Parts: sequence; structure tokens; C-alpha cells
Amino acid sequence: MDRIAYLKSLQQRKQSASFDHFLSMVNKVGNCPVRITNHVIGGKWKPVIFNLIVHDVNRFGEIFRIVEGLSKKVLTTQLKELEADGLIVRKVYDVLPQKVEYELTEKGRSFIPVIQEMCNWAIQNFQIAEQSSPK
Amino acid sequence: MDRIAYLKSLQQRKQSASFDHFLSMVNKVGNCPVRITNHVIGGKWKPVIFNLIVHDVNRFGEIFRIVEGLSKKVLTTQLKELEADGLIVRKVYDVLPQKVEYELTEKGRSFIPVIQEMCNWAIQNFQIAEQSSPK
DNA sequence: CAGCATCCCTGGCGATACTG
DNA sequence: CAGTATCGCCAGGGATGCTG
Repeated sequence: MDRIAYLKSLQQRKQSASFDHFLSMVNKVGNCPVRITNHVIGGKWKPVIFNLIVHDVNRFGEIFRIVEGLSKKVLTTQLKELEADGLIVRKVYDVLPQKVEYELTEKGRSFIPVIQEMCNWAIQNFQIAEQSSPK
Repeated sequence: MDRIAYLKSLQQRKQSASFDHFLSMVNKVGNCPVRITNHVIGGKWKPVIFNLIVHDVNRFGEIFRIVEGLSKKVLTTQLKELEADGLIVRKVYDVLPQKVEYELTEKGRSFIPVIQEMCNWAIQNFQIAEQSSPK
């Protein structure tokens, strides 16, 4: 019995709704999209970086100075990934000394409520180590 | 100038709301909770597994048969992590052959809307490789 | 059926030093 | 100021075989 047949027999045993819906849920919710979201924000420092840019702390040096434990190399790569995923844009000013700012795109702004949900759920369901001041 | 002082000066330059709010956002949203959520669902197969259990496909062998590419070892560990994080419970039936079922906890159910949001955002913002049938 | 034991390998991350 | 360039670690995951 192949996978599809097995899924069908399962769905009947489980008496779920329509098989198409069942299959769609198994594939879509399970497989691709959540993993995309996870990848987009899943870097170790990406939530911090993203959130700083949301609050207009949007220059390389600013972020680097504030987030301790974050190396320049990692900051570079995570910024590049956020840019590649279309959440932020890199604005280069042609002045000396060099000046670069990062800004949210439309897609980036659309992600704010999602990250807020993720944040709220964790706060409500786990004991967060309250660090009233950054160490 | 230390981090706090630097943050304060930044917040003034940025003319954000109150400093406490600013700091809280930087720490909370940025740091802990989102990373917790990411860790909870961040395993390579966790979304699939979680979603299957949501749809009452809740036995080790069922999940193993449906999700191709998933090894028993990995399935074991990810189930254990989901259990350790309190999203699912392991119900052992004392019969032969052995029978084990996994079920959502209250916390697990509370996570469903969050994962749905993550899913929807990805669908709306990325081209998902539509796989109408599982390969 | 529902796992555990073992070995291996890659990618994300960290530390440090250098540059246009 | 805003990055590159190297080197190196190690946890998450894959492959395969064994067990109560």
C-alpha cells in the first residue's frame, strides 16, 4: 500500500472531514510554509535584529553595539538573509564616512503581527527569564 | 559609554516612546520569547508531526509511514521534545502488541492558531511549491 | 509496534584579524 | 563605518542495525 492509499485509509479510520482537506492540511501546514517562516526568522539573532530595525535602530554599528554576543560576521550574514527574504532593504548613503541604513519592506511590516503572536504565545506558556535590564 | 547609556541616547535620538517600553521591546520581543517559539516548533519535522497529531494521526507507526524522509530516530527525538515542551502527551496502552498514542495538551491546542498564522503569512508572502499530492 | 544504539556529516555559529 | 576573510566547534539531523 502506498502513501496515498495509506493516508486515505487513515483518514477514513479517523473520520476526518474531506480527504482533500485532510491531505491539504497534512502537506501545507505541515510541510512547507511553517518551515519557511521558521527559516525566515529562525536565525539565532534574527528576532533581535528584526525587532531593532522595527524600532528604527537600523544601522550596522548601532545594532552591533547594542546586541552583545553578536559578532560582525554573524550580523552581516543575518542581515543579508533578512534582505534576501525580502523583509528589509539596505539603503546606502554615498557619503564619508560610509553610512548604511536598514528599513522594513512591506513584507517586513506584514511580519510584525506574526512575530508578536509568536512572542505572546511564548510569554503566556513559558516562564520567561525576566531580564528587566540587559546583562 | 556602556550599553544602557548607549541605548538611552539611541532612544532619544530615535524619539521612541518611553525608554522602558523601548528597552522592554528590545529585550523581550527580540530576545527570549520568539526564540522559544522557534525552538518549540523549529525542528525539521516538528510542524509536520505536530499537525498530524492535530488531525488525530497520533501513533508512532502512522506518522512514520506517512512522512517520508523521516527516520525513526529523528521521529523519536522530536516527539520527545514536543512532549518535554508540553505540547503533547504520550499515552501508553498496556497491551500486546505495544500501543502508544500522542495527544495534544491544552498548551498544544493553544499553539494551533500561532502555527496557523505562521503558515498563512508564508503562503501569502512566498511562492509555495504547490504539491497537490505528496511525492 | 515502538523505539534505542552507533556512527557520521553538514551548516550555523563563534572568535579573531584585516580592509575600502 | 561597515563590512571580509579564515579557522574551528558542535548540535541537529541522516543511515543503518538491534531490541523488549
